[in-house]
Amino acid sequence: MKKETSGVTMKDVAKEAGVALGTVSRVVNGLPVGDSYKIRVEDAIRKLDYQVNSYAQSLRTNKTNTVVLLIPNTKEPYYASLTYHINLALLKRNYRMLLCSTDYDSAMEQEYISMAQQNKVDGIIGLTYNPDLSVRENIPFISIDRCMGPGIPCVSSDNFAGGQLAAEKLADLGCRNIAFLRKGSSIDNEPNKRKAGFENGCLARGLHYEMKIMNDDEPYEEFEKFLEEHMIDGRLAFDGIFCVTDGLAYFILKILHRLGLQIPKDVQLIGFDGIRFFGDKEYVCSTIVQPVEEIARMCVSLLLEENMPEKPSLVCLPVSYACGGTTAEQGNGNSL
Amino acid sequence: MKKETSGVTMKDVAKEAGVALGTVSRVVNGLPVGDSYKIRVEDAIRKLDYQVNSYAQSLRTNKTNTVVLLIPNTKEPYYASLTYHINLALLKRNYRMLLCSTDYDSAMEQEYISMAQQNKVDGIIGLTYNPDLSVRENIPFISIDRCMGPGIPCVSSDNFAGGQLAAEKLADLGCRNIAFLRKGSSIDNEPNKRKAGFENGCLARGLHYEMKIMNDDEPYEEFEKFLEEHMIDGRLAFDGIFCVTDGLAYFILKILHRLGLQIPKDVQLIGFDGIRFFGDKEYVCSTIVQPVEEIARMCVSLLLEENMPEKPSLVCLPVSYACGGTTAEQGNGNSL
DNA sequence: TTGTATGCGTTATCAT
DNA sequence: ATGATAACGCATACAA
Repeated sequence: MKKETSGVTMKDVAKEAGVALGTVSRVVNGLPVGDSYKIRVEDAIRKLDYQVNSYAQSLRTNKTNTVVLLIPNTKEPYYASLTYHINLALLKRNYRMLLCSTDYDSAMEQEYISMAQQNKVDGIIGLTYNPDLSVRENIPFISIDRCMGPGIPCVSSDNFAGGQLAAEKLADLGCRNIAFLRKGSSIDNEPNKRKAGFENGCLARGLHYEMKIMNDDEPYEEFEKFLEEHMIDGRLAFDGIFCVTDGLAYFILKILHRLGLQIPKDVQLIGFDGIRFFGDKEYVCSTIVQPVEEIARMCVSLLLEENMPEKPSLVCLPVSYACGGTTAEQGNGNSL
Repeated sequence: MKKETSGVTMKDVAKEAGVALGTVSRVVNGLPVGDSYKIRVEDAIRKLDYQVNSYAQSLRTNKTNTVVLLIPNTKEPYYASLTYHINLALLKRNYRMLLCSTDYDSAMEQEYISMAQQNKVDGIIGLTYNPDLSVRENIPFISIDRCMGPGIPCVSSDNFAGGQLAAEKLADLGCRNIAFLRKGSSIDNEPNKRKAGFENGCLARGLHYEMKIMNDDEPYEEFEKFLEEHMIDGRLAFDGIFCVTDGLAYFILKILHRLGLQIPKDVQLIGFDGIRFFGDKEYVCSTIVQPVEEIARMCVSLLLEENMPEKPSLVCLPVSYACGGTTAEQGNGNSL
């Protein structure tokens, strides 16, 4: 019993094994060491239950094995899932992950970036909204869903293709007149390309469409009004709706039910994200599925892979369509 | 430009300000320093954009300002919410949080605890399932939802009272014959007290009840069979159902719909947890709400508060009932 | 009040 | 191949 806490250091191990400090270090780091020495050191380590002090190690090597994740929160399903998969990918590589929930607060985003720099973490993965974030050159940064400028790779789904796919699916399912409903940040991020993709898809298929674009600070009630205004004789003017997120689709679904409409008989609905409640069960609605796990892994690879020929500025991962009962199909018939 | 990275240290600041190293340290730590010195140091800090190296600091002081959160994942809503609130509470106190998703894996739980010890974090908050976790005496540990033995405070909702409340509510709402549906870990944790509370409530109100208890590894389909077996002439033998979690309730709800039953007209349903999809909107179902934010704050307080007279062994926080449309009430009428 | 010097536990650079 | 020793950046006990 040396000190109060388990303060057993390399020095103690060296003494116990009767070798020099450097030898212990070499054993710990897997550097070449004579067999007899190696065994003695390993025995001593076991006997004393020695563990390296990662703070001393980081101080010395300037390598922290730590990555910061900047994310608005872990409550909304998409963020929660991203957090989960990034965390797992990092832990698998023996990296620790500092979680920083920013709550969409620009000041917090900046503050945590400074904190990350101060902690000299090995890198940052961030899904942020602050348009003019100051991030140092010397610390690797991977951005999710938003291009932040040169030197900062952005990883996201192929949102444009997703929007297009949604339009095409609705067309294939027999829709002729579609509404696009969007609510979100007005910042210039990747998800905002869903709209352009959607329009492109409609044009290609000769679909008529109407759009209702709302910002995050505007009330949801506007959508209800919009839909009510398009009701004629108890029927909706649209036979298809594309919502920019599953969260919005979930909300719209309730409105449609209140209006007495049958889903997917009267109106078909497609969301975006691929959210499934309570584990990997059914989808909330028919949806364009984001490859969350692949996004997570790509972020980690981009951040940690040494021999990357050239960091790409934007990596888009393929999305897919999944039936969740709000489109007419051989699906599970879950019409919520 | 001294080095490659932004390697500006206290020594640089001291030189720039023309003072001694110790003086800079004292300024940084808010210790008494002569005004003229203080100003010069602060100017130098600003000019050089100095930031303390938290690794050197931790090495020196044996204080890391870091807490580890051990949680199965961040995908399931209850865990996601806990993670969010704990993270915020920690960040607010200027603590960093290392997230460790364990995926219910006992080996991982133990591994991350060892990692935490190695990293000499200031404490651990853990929601774990490994029945015989080895956690050192010297590192503070707060357990969520499970009592882990002496010296380790456990924080949870008042699950017993919650079960009781569910039974009483159903009784008040006119139910006479209730089913209790449970699926979960067979480990001896706090949420398992919901059953005892429920039985107690039924007894007190003279309610007849039947229970279907399933373990986590058993298939969900058993519930469907159970309910089908209790259908007579298109009517369910029960007029009320208490599900041990909202997740289960969500699943049961779909079965009930498939069986052609109307909720809450034919059967009333109460879940447990207080889950709300997509931000703070409506509840998934009528439910016993866990005070997640309070649980999170309590964990952090218990872990960090210095002057705690005596660490309690179990802290139960009060739950509440909320209508989510699956019980007959003045609620919002959201019957899914 | 301020400066000086030592050590926290490691890794890395020397000799041996 | 191994042992001694000097940093890494900071806090602090002690001297001034």
